[in-house]
Amino acid sequence: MKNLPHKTIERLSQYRRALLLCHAKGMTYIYSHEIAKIQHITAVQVRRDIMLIGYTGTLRKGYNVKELIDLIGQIIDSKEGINVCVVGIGNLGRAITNYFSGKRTKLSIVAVFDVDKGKVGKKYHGIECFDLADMTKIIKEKKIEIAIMTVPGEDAPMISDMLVKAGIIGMLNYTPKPVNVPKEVYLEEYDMITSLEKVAFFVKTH
Amino acid sequence: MKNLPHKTIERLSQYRRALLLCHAKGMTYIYSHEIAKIQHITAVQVRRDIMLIGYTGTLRKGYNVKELIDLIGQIIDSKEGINVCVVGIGNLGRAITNYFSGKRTKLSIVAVFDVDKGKVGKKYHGIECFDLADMTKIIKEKKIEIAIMTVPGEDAPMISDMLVKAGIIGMLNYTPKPVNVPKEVYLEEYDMITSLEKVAFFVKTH
DNA sequence: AGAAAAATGTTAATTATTTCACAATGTTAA
DNA sequence: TTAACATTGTGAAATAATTAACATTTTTCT
Repeated sequence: MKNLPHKTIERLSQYRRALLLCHAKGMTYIYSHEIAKIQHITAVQVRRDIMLIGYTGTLRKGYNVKELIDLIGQIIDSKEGINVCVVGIGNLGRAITNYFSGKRTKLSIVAVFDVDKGKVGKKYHGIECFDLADMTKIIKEKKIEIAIMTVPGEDAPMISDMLVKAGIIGMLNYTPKPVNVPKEVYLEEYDMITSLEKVAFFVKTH
Repeated sequence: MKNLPHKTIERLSQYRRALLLCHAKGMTYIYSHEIAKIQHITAVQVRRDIMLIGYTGTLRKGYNVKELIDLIGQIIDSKEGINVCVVGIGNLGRAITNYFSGKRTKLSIVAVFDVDKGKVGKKYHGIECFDLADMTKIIKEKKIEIAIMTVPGEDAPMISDMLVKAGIIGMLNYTPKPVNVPKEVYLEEYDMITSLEKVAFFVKTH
């Protein structure tokens, strides 16, 4: 159970998202091939992932939706809950803040930061915006462990350094500029241009 | 040259992004280990990717930045250029539109769509917003081949179907709801919650 | 000139991920 | 009751991606 493949973790998160919708619709059982269909993958892969987390379905009935949701939660959610901040409350920052609000109990956005004094003090989806200058203090006070960076690319390296010094242990970088963090900090970077270029490449090759 | 690995395509896009910055700074040559450092990968991987596209560096001098940028462009950009639209001009749609404007010559966002009549007719970063009801017509008129969906999750399946019927051949789905498209359409899905959950999981396991 | 150093290019090995193939077994229908 | 069917669970095979190892070459230094 301890050494789950990277890809399995990603998929578990996605399975849960899909399962929550199924649960909301009143489904109590689901087959591996139904999950597979939703996620555009194979049923074998779903079964294998579920096998890896030690859950067992019912033959000919599939998996109990509620039980599977709970088990995935036990695996991928941390017990205590994690506090998250968003740095840069432009369009992307607001999109993310909006998107998360009230979605997960174990991951909470507890602060947003910006340099713009016009934004400081305002609330975004119920979350207060603080001055970037106070970031270190607030991160410590609120015990924030993960930061989502949505600032302009040119500011990313400097802000990344500030975040690391403030004690962040995980970072999600949505700026177009890769940043360097010490190896103790888990970093995930995503660039929309790369995704679009990938789509543009692969539409032409089939 | 034709069967480049998926991952290599992604990295080439990222190398180009980094190389463009280096070029802007006046660098003419770059070593594989310098690119590797920026992208948080190994120098071997960089050299292998570059080998796969058939480029050859200069021993002890590294790669010519300008030449490499151009070659990557020849590989991953389509010759004629591709028109792209953004569907849903909320925070995320605006972030993407902003982000792209004037960045690439071969990929252009030529239209944005929304249901909100208050947005229709307005311009977002120079791109006109059209009524969702006219989407099919505009996609054909403007020869749009790729769509970026940034609508609320519940609208995603219906809009995805409309896009497919309108003749889209590539789709980037940023909604939290997976959609189904025929196999001729290349689909890429990305969910920020999955990324954040992944970070949350891996910060706890090292 | 010769040796040492620092790069690239590439084959081979390794590791990670996915898929195949099929045994096991509960369910349905005749 | 029995046969046909549909589904899970999983070892083994196949495929994909990364890394190691090293030959080669240019540059620099003595």
